[in-house]
Amino acid sequence: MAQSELQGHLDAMLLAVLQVSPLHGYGLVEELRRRSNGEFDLAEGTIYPALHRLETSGLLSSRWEVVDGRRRRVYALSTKGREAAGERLASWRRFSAAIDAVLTPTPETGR
Amino acid sequence: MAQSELQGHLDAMLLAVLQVSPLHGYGLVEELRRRSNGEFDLAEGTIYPALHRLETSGLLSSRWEVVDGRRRRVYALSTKGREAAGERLASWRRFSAAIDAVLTPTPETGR
DNA sequence: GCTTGACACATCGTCTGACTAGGCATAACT
DNA sequence: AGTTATGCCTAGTCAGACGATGTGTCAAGC
Repeated sequence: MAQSELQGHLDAMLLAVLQVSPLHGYGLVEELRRRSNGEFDLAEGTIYPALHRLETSGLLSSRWEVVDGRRRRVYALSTKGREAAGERLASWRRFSAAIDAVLTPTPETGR
Repeated sequence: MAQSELQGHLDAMLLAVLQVSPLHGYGLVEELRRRSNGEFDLAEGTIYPALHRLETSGLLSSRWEVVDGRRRRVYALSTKGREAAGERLASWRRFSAAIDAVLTPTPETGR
């Protein structure tokens, strides 16, 4: 599957989900699938690099947990990440409004 | 400037603008800027390859025009392009609704 | 005891596509 | 003559999503 166009907005979504509570990678995949009603079913090769990226840039911090002999890396927003989450949301709103404006011809202004 | 995240939706926008009437590359850049209230100010290295791509895949057709000694390549939607425009719009609606759903935590539905 | 499938993480390589940075040419204004 | 606006083009770079693949644990079924 995969529609290959999360494009740049994956970070915003990860930050948004983690705003509620810390979560591990696999859990994030499931939560994104749930919230998007199945639209986003991320491959693992998508999610883990994204999380590493966000941690490297200081927006997330992680710690290992062990549950039933299985290890998990649980990610949480840093202070910087909390700010970034807000910015990314605003950025998405602006972006999507602009696309909507282009796709929906404005009737006014002559013609 | 460029915010580097048109990401996959440029085709949809080009097709949408051309749905109104045929236009040339430079005109498309201006029209996108106008409709998006300045949000999208595309570089030429973005627009022309995109147009070539769309023409190669049969969604657009083009012809040369000469206005005041300046040549323009005017693009128009093909039949296939008209269908594609509808599909891309639907696809955008689905995509943006899904992102919105993820970014805006749904209170209901368990948990 | 072995296999299968869900859970859980990781990395490498590929491909797409936006963008940078150049180049070319004409017309109008200064 | 230089600059600005119009107009097109291509080669190269880079980010990022994705497929494939590998590791390991645990529970259930054969």
